[in-house]
Amino acid sequence: MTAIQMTTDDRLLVVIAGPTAVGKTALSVFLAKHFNTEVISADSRQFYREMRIGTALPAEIELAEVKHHFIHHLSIHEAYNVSKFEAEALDVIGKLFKVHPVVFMAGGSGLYINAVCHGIDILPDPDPEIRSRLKKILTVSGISALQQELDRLDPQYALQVDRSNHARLMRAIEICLAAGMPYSALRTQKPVLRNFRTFKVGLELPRDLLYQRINDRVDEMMLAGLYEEALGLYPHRHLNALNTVGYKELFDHFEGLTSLDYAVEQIKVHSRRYAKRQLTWFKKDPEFTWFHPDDSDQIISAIG
RNA sequence: ACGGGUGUAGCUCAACUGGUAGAGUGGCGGUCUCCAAAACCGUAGGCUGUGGGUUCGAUUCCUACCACCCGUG
Repeated sequence: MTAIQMTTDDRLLVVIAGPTAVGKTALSVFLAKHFNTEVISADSRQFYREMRIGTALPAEIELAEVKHHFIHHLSIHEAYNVSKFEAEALDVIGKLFKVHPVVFMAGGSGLYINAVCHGIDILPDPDPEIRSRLKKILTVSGISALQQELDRLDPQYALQVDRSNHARLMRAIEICLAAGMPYSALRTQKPVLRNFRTFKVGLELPRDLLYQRINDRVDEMMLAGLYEEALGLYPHRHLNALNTVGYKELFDHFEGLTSLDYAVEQIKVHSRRYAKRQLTWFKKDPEFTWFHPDDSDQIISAIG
């Protein structure tokens, strides 16, 4: 490839994002080969080494062709979160920029991508002890108890949260308790400047085609042995990592709650909805330039 | 072929003794600062199988036809 001056301004992180099954992996492998560089994965479920088939991991060949980071670097038993990913990814990206002017980051986890591109406020990590306490309050006294607690601890944030979302309420309360100050005092939401540029590639397909690909891929996963993989992970079904499309539906089947056909159908439905949520997230980000996943030539010239 | 049953939103089903149709689910749209493939919110869909009849009024009653299901042959 052409020689590029390695000044800070020339360092470019190319983000490849889009809904599940749109073709992020294939494209990022192709582009990484073309630019002779490596790929950072921003996929919160491909982190876990115990989950393979259900997370549509890049194929062996693809992994052999291009070096990937943050794939299978965790066990489902480990606690992980965005800020850890932010720190670790920035570290790896920094090292890669010493050798490569262009680095790719591919994945579908919008929050994780944002954290790498623009940072995330420094907040207390999730605290299992506080969480189980809050969960108990929710079960015993209902969501209004959480709402009142947040009203008391952080009246300002209490006005803007989604009050019917217990997960948000609990997180906010958790922060207040762990930090000893209101969440809103810590929540700057100020983008952090990075020492590299970013170019965000959004991949999109017509909805019916995307859904067809999702449905087909679920069938392929089943043929590839998703059932057996999920069965093996069934004893660990309560771990957060396994609160994942493709596994939880099969767990329901193992519990005798649903038929296998229904479980597979639900995997498809949930994957489609997930894809929609991803699209909603990425579409809102004006930094994205949208392409068809086959438009590699256009994408290459856009990267420059 | 005969007897019985069912036909209501894309799907599964509701609607007291007739007062002109609702839920769940899916679809569509959105929210999002740390368990995020998570969690949550909002919406649009129906000449109630078809044609007659009774009635002020029919998803509801009568009738014919059509479709499907079960049983007997």
